[in-house]
Amino acid sequence: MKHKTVEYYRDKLKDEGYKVTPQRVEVIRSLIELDHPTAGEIQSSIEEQYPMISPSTVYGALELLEDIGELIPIQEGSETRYDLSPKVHPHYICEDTGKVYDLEEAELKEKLSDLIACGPDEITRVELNFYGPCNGPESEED
Amino acid sequence: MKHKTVEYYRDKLKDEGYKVTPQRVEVIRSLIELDHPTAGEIQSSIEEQYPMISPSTVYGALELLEDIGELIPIQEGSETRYDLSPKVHPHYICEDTGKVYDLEEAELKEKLSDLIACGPDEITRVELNFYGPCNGPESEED
DNA sequence: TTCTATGCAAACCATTTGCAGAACG
DNA sequence: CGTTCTGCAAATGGTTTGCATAGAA
Repeated sequence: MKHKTVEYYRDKLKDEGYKVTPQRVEVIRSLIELDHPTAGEIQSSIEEQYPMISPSTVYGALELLEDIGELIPIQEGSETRYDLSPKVHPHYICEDTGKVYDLEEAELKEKLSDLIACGPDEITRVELNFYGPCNGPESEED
Repeated sequence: MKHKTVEYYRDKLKDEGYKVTPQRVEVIRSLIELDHPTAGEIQSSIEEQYPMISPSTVYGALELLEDIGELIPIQEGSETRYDLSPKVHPHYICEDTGKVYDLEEAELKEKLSDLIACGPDEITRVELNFYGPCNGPESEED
């Protein structure tokens, strides 16, 4: 899973009219280095070098990246992990550790055929959720 | 989407060695009547008839139903909605209202072909997550 | 200089926990 | 009757908010 460079994100921020601050750059760097980190992990990682970065700044940067279509949030239990990727793809999430694995196409097929064969010893749960406006599916409105 | 009866769940609880309390029955009744409710909605619904039921009791009953394989949690934003169903199935979730729709097979195929055709005007996000132990996929352990 | 971003501190809120008393089997 | 369940009340913890100050362009 190759990531884009920090430079790419700097330019993208600039292009979209947002300021390129050191904090935002650090958040991006953490997202590249940290394998599906939580907001807290990102903050801790940055604090190793920078004296203090506030949660609101971290969350703000994450929301910004989401808005410009470069970040995908993954709800893992009670906290959110973040995936620096513009495109949707399936995940395998460890229920014990919360670790997130990106699934490649071949692995996806494998997982699906496991399920279809009704022999998923490993897979304990599957989520397939589509998001959109209420009028999307067939409007069983309330 | 036909639900099982309250009686079914009473028996199941008994069979599994759990006590059938009025509170648990009320939670089950709410789950049947309330279309993917949150814990809070369940509590409010019960309080209309019963004087007071504590959050811990509601959460306890929900966890119990999950444990015996009769309830599926759906993370919707910051809160959890619950689906009284033993089998995994895809959902369509409204991003504005949080309303959850169960997708039937035909609708699933439709959604998928929309995506493949690269013309998803309605679908803004998709999640496909498999859960299991860390040794499941290809063990990129930490 | 000007407008946006940051840091702080407090608020939020769904969910969890500990424990004494209640009640199912 | 004994073990399990309930209700209370307080704590937890990730995330959000309001506002004064700092800093990017």
